[in-house]
Amino acid sequence: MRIGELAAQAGMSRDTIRFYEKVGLVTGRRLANGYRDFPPEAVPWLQYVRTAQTLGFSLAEIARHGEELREAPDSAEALSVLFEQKIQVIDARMAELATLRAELATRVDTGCPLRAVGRPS
Amino acid sequence: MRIGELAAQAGMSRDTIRFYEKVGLVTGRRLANGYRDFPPEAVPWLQYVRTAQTLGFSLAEIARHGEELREAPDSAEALSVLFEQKIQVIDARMAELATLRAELATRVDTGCPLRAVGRPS
DNA sequence: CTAAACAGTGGAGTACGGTCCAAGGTCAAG
DNA sequence: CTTGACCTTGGACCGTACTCCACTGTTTAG
Repeated sequence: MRIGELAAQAGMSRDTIRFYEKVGLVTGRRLANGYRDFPPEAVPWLQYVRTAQTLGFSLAEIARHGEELREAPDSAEALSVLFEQKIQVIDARMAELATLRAELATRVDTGCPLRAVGRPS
Repeated sequence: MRIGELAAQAGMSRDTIRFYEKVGLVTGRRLANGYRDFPPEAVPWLQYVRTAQTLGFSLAEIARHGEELREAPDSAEALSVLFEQKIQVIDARMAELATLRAELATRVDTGCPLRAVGRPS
């Protein structure tokens, strides 16, 4: 799969993919003519990258996680530990969101403006 | 309250607060000697800014939300609408997280490595 | 054979969110 | 009246994550 098709499938620009390759987020072979050649698995991987990114992980972190996964002993337990760690991060984030949500919901109910407690006017 | 104390209470640097003032995230009076003078409400406001930020809102968005709140007609309904909009944003974000969490949880259970479906080696 | 559509490279530029620094003003304590 | 802690400004600089550009090479369709 060449870069254009990967870009289309993963929903990002060619430039972004070249940039990701440069920082080690994706790796691909080269064809005889110098064109990049990506395996089909690159599509879900890049989609995962996008998701992780919107969840607040930096590209460096995501790349490191990818490294860990590739370097982990190929046991189900080792992988499970990694996934469980990520789930904990997600749970923490969700808890934060729930807190903020509750705060806002209270204000909806009471009509209490944020300004009364918050930003200086 | 001068900038140093605000910085200490809000857990950020003076430079950051000056930067936030420059982009309109906080506003303060000036004392006769030119020093900034912030009201005590600036503390929870800046804490809110930090929270919103970790939840993926840009400073521009946060500033705009602050504007909306200050400029909204001072009716409970108008404020409630704003809060409800924010809650919807939060709910969407939480849904994203829930999706990713489920994905990861599946992999923990099955021991299916991300690599098998993901990053090219 | 030519034109369009694709690919490559290097390097500059952008937006965001700070962070640091130099040079200087203000103020309270000793 | 000096020392030190605090404040001011402007501007340079940084890391992250792209984005665009110019110029060149390759492939494919007519």
